[in-house]
Amino acid sequence: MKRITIRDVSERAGVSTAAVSYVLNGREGKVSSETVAKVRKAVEDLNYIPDFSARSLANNKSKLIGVVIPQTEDRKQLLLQNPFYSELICGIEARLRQSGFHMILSGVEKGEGYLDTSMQRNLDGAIITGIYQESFYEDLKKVRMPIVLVDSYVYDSHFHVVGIDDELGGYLATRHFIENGHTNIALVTGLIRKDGVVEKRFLGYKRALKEAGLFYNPDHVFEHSVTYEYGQEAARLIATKYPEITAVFATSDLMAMGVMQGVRDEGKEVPEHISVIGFDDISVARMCTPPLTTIKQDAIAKGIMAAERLLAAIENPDAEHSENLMVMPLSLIERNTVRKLP
Amino acid sequence: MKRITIRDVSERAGVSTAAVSYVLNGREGKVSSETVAKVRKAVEDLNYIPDFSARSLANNKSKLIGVVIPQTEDRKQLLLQNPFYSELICGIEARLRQSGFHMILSGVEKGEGYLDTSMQRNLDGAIITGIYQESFYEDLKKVRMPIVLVDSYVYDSHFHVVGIDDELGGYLATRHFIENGHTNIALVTGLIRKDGVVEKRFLGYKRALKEAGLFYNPDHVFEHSVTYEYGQEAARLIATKYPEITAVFATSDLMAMGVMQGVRDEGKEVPEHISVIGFDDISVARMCTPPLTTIKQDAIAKGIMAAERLLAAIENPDAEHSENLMVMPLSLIERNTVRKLP
DNA sequence: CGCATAAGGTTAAACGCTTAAACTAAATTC
DNA sequence: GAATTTAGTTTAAGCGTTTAACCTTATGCG
Repeated sequence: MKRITIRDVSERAGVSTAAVSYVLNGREGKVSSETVAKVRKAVEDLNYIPDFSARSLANNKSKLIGVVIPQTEDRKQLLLQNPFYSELICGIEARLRQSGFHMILSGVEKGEGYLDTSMQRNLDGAIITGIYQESFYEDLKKVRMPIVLVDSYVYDSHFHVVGIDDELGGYLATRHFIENGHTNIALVTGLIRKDGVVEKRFLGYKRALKEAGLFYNPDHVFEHSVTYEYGQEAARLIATKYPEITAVFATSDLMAMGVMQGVRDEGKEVPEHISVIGFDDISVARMCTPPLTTIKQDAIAKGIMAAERLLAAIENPDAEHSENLMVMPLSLIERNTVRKLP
Repeated sequence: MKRITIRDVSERAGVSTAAVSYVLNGREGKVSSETVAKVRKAVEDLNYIPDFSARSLANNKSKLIGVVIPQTEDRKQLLLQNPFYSELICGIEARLRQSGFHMILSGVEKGEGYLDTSMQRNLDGAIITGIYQESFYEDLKKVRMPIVLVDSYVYDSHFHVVGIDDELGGYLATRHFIENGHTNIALVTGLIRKDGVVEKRFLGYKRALKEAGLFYNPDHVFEHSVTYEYGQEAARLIATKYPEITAVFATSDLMAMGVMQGVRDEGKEVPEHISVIGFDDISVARMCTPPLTTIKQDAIAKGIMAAERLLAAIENPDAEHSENLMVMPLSLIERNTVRKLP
């Protein structure tokens, strides 16, 4: 079964392939309404579907967007375990599809850049989530497609950025503890990397402490990986070795849930013995017991926004460098994991 | 900045483009080791990266796999909220990348087939998860690429299938309740669609009841959508209007967690008043309180297997129709949501 | 030595599309 | 009525690969 080509369509419609191409691409004024009708009919009759490879080869547009998300520690799998990323992807995909784009979702190999993929596939743009080593961004700058960074503080005129005010998030969470009488507040977090979101949340945490005249104790920050398991481990440590700590700010809900379990593992209770605040407000946050107090951000909206920004930049490549930073809203959601100290 | 083409490489190496193409594609015996060396060097020097569009146009291979997953009720977003799908995707992506393939992840538009995408992009294959209306599969059969169906009982020589023994899963869960003295066991489930997985789980549920000489009561099956919210709603209904029910088998962990919440909403406890068993063993199942007893399947492994099958079929298109059905293992994981009745 | 064969290389025709440039015919201008 | 413009259409040259077919030499063999 041979493929139906633009030539077949042109023959059936009795016009040239150029004419067909023009009507398919809606070139205004290039073609009479009569021809449009003939071509439409032929396309319909033959059930013609254009070949995007050929199109891409001819005009250098692929209608393909690269989306990269972080990988697990072992570097083998995508970090989709974290529902935050799932929701982000949902938003991105929905918006891209709406505009006829497809998404190539992938992780990125250890050390490798993303240049290969972007060149091979002639990507029209990319959305990069998470934070990577510097060389990765250097590579990215060399490529001439628009790029949107999500959750990154790597500012550069080459990149559009969509994020939230992470510093504020960290501040709000910590201040909430303080308002409830807590003075020994631990931070449980993934690796604090330069220009990453947790660095800012950490800064907000410190600002709130300072503002309240509290001593910042480095021993109270537990830094490792963004996993449920590490949250659990850290909480066990806290429950057994740090009796002074009454509150834990986890920089991701996933970790916060681990913390809650770890606390219980040691025979203590949340929030009776230890209060917890998370970050993200992933959907399970309201489902767990007790429901988790957390800093809410809308991951789906973030994804949609990232896609929107990218599409706009593709449409209009001469980006005005003014508004290429987008900050989405965030808020503290009070549920039941913070105890008011007497 | 012009693109480096195979022609540039051939000129620098002092050979023809054909020679370059041969070494790039590892055509054995077509080329001397001397030429191989020269070409390798030139590729390295110029940092040449082939254009997959051109390649696809020339040899009809795209190294692109379509992956489709179900969408939410409102038909706008991917069903990635359900961690089961996230994990599946992780497995698929990891395996595909390992073999140099990329994945186009998408939902499929209301009513639309998948033919368009597959033709436009010249897909080398597709992995379809979930269950769709019949016309969708009819379309799929017309396309000449290998297709792997995950979680579907649509058998057809055109399709490879990877799944689990859902009937057995339903049976095991139900029997576990019965062994613990329960006799009024509700089923909370998403839409029971022909050839879908829940249909089989439902069958297993009925078989276990029958085997134990228990009456199957249609009023005890609560069928709607695969969401936390519906689980919650059903549980509230059960807790208030069906006092005889002591156990709930939810056909997905997400729903089971909703059930647990719904039970609590009505001032009752799991498992003291109502026992619960879920399905999938998503990672949060062990994290929730109390940890959920469930039917475990390994979603990541399932994804890897699906990808593996597809790759094999692509390698070797003359598929022997014997082994195109793959059944993955499953087991009951006892945690703390089932109470032993006196 | 003459000829078949093999090994290694090249040429050039696809693949299916876009688009600048050329062309044609009709309409407008002076 | 010739010259110019306009609108609509076609021609044909790419885009960057692959690969069948062809062309050289060198090798082996009777």
